[in-house]
Order: sequence, then structure tokens, then C-alpha cells
Amino acid sequence: MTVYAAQGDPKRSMSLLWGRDAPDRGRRPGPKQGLSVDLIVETAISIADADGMAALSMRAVGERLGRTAMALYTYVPGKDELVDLMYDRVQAELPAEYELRDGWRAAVTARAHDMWEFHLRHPWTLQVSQARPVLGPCEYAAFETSLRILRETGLPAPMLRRTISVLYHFVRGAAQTVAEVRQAAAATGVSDEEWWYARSAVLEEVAPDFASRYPTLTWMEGEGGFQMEDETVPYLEQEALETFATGLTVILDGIETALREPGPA
Amino acid sequence: MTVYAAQGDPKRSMSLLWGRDAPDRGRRPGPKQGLSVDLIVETAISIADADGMAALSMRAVGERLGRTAMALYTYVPGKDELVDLMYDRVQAELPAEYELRDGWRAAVTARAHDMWEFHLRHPWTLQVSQARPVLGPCEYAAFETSLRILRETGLPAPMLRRTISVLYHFVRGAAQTVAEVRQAAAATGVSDEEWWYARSAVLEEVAPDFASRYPTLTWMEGEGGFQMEDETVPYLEQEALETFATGLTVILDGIETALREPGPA
DNA sequence: TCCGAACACTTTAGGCCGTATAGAGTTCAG
DNA sequence: CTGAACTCTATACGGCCTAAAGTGTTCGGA
Repeated sequence: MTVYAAQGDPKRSMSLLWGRDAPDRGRRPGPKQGLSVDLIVETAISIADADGMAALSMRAVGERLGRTAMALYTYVPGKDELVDLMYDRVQAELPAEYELRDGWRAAVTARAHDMWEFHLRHPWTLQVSQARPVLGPCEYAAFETSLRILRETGLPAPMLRRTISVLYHFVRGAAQTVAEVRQAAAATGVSDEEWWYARSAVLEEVAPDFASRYPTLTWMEGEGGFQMEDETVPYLEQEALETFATGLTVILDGIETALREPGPA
Repeated sequence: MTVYAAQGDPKRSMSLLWGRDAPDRGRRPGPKQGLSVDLIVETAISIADADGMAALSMRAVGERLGRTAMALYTYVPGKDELVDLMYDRVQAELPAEYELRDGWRAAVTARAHDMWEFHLRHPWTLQVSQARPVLGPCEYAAFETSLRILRETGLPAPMLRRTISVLYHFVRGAAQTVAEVRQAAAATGVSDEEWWYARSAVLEEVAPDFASRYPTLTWMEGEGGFQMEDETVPYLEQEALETFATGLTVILDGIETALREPGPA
């Protein structure tokens, strides 16, 4: 389901993204447009938020707006461009300013948490390819904000760019786990507990030599030792949150080490 | 294109994964099977390796084997199960043993590099959901190996589990960038240079106030300063490799800090 | 020896998807 | 008032996964 950025006419899609698409509507012949790009994008976002990227189809968006799928093509060149617009639009939810007086470490932590929540609010963003970025105003703004925070570290520019990538990879990866867990539960109607229970029963049958075959793994399962802090939140999500906190600390500590001992660059 | 794990009969798919599927073929009526699960899985892998997950269809696999799509359903319950089998199968390529005498840091670095190359050899693995793991013998074995290496750090079990997750998230994220860049170039026939050139020209037109709007970003672009070491490797891939190296160092340094100053756990 | 059940495989079909194309109906400039 | 421009619908094509039905092969047992 990974969605790749639109590859059509750059002029058209960039104009749409930057809100400079045909500013003189209304002075032309033909019926007035009953919808708007904004409305379509908002509708598409709410569908993707609720039911995931797989449920996002031109037909679904059109139907929710009382039109056919083809009606949308008057507003947007195609589905890829629509996803680009959705992606850029939601980025605007991320805060633009962070308190820097408590040092970069506190600000980066806050930023990472905001991004974590952002991705969980819009899990489909994790399925938008990062290879050829959307290049919209909000994505640039979000990157600018991250950059401004991390510039406080004093790292040289190339190192800065890579450090941001590392943080982004981590936050996206950690959020993706939770997103996929939730998606799997919602899509199949089977909870993680049920799923795991069914699987592990079969596993014992099919791999009776598990313990001797995977000793370290068996050891770790035995150690276990995770305390459920909140019974209402599924185990896997609590574990993911712990992983997120741990990982963030590890990376921030690593950045501090890099600041103390500048590398070969 | 994210592919979720098969949700069908656990018994059937686990038997397939662990190679315990109906061991008494040949003593039953009906024509002999002309294909085998292994052959199908291998063919599917080679299609996905070459043309990506999007090109993997039951029709494509069947056609390459001289059958229709439906013929495959005698061997495999469905496409999801086929992907599970593919995923588990390729994991076997990862080395099982690492030299631990030079310390855990060297071994983790080697492991991370092996995983990086693994993911770039099979980019489609990055589109297989991690939420409900495949639970096949090779995936367990690969995890066992990672675990054995990182156990050398002496971290307690819960911390160990999270640290592995952090590393996995990072390696997957970093590899994904390269994979998507290559995929985009292959699928569209447009190189990154061409793509970027077309985009940046339009960007200037559509956002003439770019420099004042995104000052930090503009500053970083000005600093630039990345030396192309090898002209035959695209810029973005070289940058990604640098990011990978940097990120790995950062994370390993962070782990060392955690070892010196055990956390609240 | 021959039948019927089990099986491999093909054909067809149904319900999704994105979108090309053609046409119907509305609105404006001249 | 006309014709062009425009919005939106209907239809259709080619793709996807896979359910269901049909064809022909192969075997165990009578």
C-alpha cells in the first residue's frame, strides 16, 4: 500500500500544493464548481484516518461528497496528487515553535513526541513514500521547525541533516509498529491476545523443539518482566511506548557523545 | 502497498511455514502436482526482487510457471500466506553467527550492515507489516542471532528487547529511503537529478519567498558541503549511506551511555 | 478390470481499484 | 441567442484477489 508521490506534470501539482491553482474561477463559462480542493482533501483525510490508506479510493471520497469518482478529476489530476495534498495538509498540525530555553534536548524530546502523536493520529502518513518528498509548504515548514531545534546543538550542517534523518527514521518506525498493530486489530476484528493465543498453540505443535532451537529467545521470554501499568491499554502499545522512550534516550545520548567527540568529518 | 500478515487458518499457514504441510503426497488419487510450494515461493521472490511488491500478483507468478493464477491456490491458501512464506524464506540469507571476540559493538555493526544489505537486496521486505510477525523458523532464527549479539552488552532483558527494536527501526527506515529512491527511479524512468531539477524550477516560481519563509533550511542548503566520493553512485544513495553510518554510531554511543548509567528501570 | 473419489488445474465470474472517454446539462462571453 | 467552456455522470477497460464450477487425470479398492 505504500503510495508514491505523484509523477505527473510538476507545474500542476506544485500549484495545487502551494495554493496557486487557477485563482480566477467564476469568470469563466460553465457551471460553478460545487466542491473545492480543500473539501476533497479534508474528506479524503477523514476517510484515511478512520479506515486506513487501503480504504481510500476515489469512489469512496466521491461518494461521501455525493459525487462520482470521476467528478474529483476536475479538481485534482489523480489519486497520487490527492495523497500529496493530504500529506502536506496534515503536516500543518505539527507545532511550529518550541521552547528552546531549556536546551535542545528538551525541545527535541517534545518534538519527537509531537511527531509520534501526529503519526498515530494519521497512520496513513507512514505509508507515504519519503523518497521524493511532497515539497509542499507545510512539509517544508515542519522540516524547518525540526531543523531549527536541532541547530541548537551546534552540529555542522551535514551532520545535522543526518541526525534529523536518524530521528525521523526512528520516530516513524516506532509509530509504524503501533499503527500496524491497531490496523491489524481493526481490520481483522481479532485482538492481539486472541491472535497470539491461537498462534502460540499451533507453534508448540509445529515446533516442539523451540526452546532448544532458540535458546536466547526462550531465555528472554522467561525474563519477561514487563509490568502492565494500565489495563485498558493493550500490552503491545505499552511496550511500544517504552521502546519509544528508551530509543529516544539512546539517540539523544548518542548525539551528546557526538558533540563531545566530533567525528572524522 | 503495505502487506499485512495472513489472517486465515493459523494451523494451515504455520504448517506451511514450518514445512510440515501434508507429508504424504503421492499416495493419494489425482494427478501429481507439477509445482511445489518452494518453487512458487522462489518464483514470487524473484519477481518481487526485480519489480517490487506492486508487481507481485498471483497472475504474474502463475504465468511465470506456466499456470493460471488459480493453480497456485492448490499449494498456498492465498496471497498473504505466499508473502509470509517469501518473507520467512529470505530471512535465511542472514548470517547466523557473528564474531563476538572483538566486543558487541563490532558485532552489532556487522549485523546492522548485513541487515541493510539484506533489505536492499529484497526491498519488498520493507513493505511487510511487522505488527503481527510471520512466526516462521527463519524469522525466529534471525531474531535469535540479533538477540545473542546484543545480549553481550549485559543489558537486562526488557531493555534488550527495546534496544533491538530501536536498531531494527533505524535500519529499516534508513534502508527504506534508499529502496524507495531506487523504486521511484525505476518505476518512473526519471532520475533523481531530473526529478529534482523539474521540481525546483517550479518551486522558485510558486514560492518566490522561499528563503525568507524557511531561513534555517536555506542556511543548510547553503552549507551543503557533501563531497561526491563516487560519481557512479547517485548522490542520494551516498548521502543515505552516510546517514546510516552516522545513525549507527549515534545509537551505539547511546547504548554505551545506557550501560554506564543504568536508567530508572 | 473398472468405478468413484480425490485431486490438479482451467474457466468464468464478481467485486474491488484508477482513470480514459464520451456525453449530458449548465453557464458565461460576445 | 449562439457557441464555447465547463462540471459532472455513465460507461468501459484493464488490472487485482479469489469463489465457484467444470474438465480431465490418477489412484485405491471392489
